[in-house]
Amino acid sequence: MNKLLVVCGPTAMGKTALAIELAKKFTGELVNADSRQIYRGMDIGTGKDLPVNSKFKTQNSKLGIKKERYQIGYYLVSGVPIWLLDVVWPDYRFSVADYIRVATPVIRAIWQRKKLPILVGGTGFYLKGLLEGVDTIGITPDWPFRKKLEGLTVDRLQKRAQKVNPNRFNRMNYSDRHNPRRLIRVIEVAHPRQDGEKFGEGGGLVLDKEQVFWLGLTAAIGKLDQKISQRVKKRLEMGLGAEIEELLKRFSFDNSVLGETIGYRQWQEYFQTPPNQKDQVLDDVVDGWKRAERQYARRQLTWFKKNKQVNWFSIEKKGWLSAVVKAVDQWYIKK
RNA sequence: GCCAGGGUAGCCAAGGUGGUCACGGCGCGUGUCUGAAAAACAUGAGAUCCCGGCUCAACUCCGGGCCCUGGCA
Repeated sequence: MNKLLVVCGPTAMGKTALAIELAKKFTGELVNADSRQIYRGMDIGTGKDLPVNSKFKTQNSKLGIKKERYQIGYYLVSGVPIWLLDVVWPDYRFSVADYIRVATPVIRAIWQRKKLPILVGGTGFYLKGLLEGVDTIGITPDWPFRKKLEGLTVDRLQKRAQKVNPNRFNRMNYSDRHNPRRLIRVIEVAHPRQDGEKFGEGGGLVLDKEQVFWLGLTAAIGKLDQKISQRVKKRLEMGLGAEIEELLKRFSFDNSVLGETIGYRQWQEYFQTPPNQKDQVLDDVVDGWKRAERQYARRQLTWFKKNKQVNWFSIEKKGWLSAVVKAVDQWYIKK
C-alpha cells in the first residue's frame, strides 16, 4: 500500500527539520507544501534554509513535465531530496491547481522508488486540494474577466453569482458571500469560455484514510510568537534586504508575488525611502513583518484545527520527537 | 512664565445646536474557505483625564486641577 506522511502546522515550528529527520529514519523524500517556497529567488524570506551551494537537480523530462512552465526537481539536504522548491519565478501566479498538477507525478514517482513521500508545509489549501481533489479544477482563471468583475460591488456580485451559478452560490456561507474573490470565482466557473485546459476530474491523489498520516506541530501561543520573533531576526541577519534588492531588479511589488508575501511586502516603503531615513523605516518593516507572521500563524492554526485527522504534537513537551517517531513508526509498519 | 491648540478603547482618530446602542482605521480575540490561500473575507470585545457646577439630562456648557503639543520669551 502506498503511504504518505503529512507534516503540517503553523509557521516557525520546525516542520522541515523534523521532516528531514523522519525521511532519514523511514527512507523518505520531502515534498514541499508551502505556497511561497515554490518561488525561485525567494529563499531567505520564505525560509527554505538550504545549505550554501545546494545544487538543484532538474527532473522534468523524467517526470514528463514541460519545462517551459514548471521547473521540477529537488535539492539534496543531508542526503534527503526536497521536491517542489523553486518551481516558478515570482511573476507566475501559482495556484492550487498548479500545485496538484505538479505534486501528483512527483509523489507517484517517489512511490515507484519504494520510498515514503513526506509532504511538508503550512499551506492547508494546497494539502487539501492535493489529497481531496478540486471539482472545478478544469476551469482556468480568466484574468481580464476577473478584472472587469472587480469593479462591481459585493451586492452586484452576489446577484450575479446567484443568477449564473445558483448551486454554488447557495452553498456559500455568510462570510464567503461577502468575499469578492469567492464570488468572482463562482461567476467565472459558470462563465462560458473556449480556452480552458482540461485537467482530469478533480485531480489530486484520492487516497484512503489509512494511507495518510497527518502530523501536526504546534506550541502555545507565547512560544509561537517567540519563535517567530527569533526567525525574523535571523532572516534579517541572513540578508533578506539584499535578497529583495536583487529580486527587484527583475520583479516589482506590483507585478509579482513579492507584493503579497509576508516578509517581502512589508519592505515596499523601505526601498522608496532615502538612505538617511531607512533605519527608521526598517523598524516599521520589522514590526509589520512580525505582526503579519503572527497573524498568519493563527490563521494556519484555525485551518488545521478543523482537520480531525491531524495528530498534534507540541514541540514544548519533553520527548515529543521520539513520540513522533514512534507514532509514525506504528502507522508506517502496518500493512 | 505668556499665547494658542489639545486630552475620546492598547495605538491613531471623527463628532456635536447638551437628549435613543459615541464614526472610522490599526491592533487584539473568534471564525470562514474547492484555481489569488503567506491571499481574500466574516464576526466579537473594548473608550469620553480628574474634581466641582449649571441642568430633568453633559463626552459636549461653566470654573478649577493635572498632563501633552506648538509658538513667544
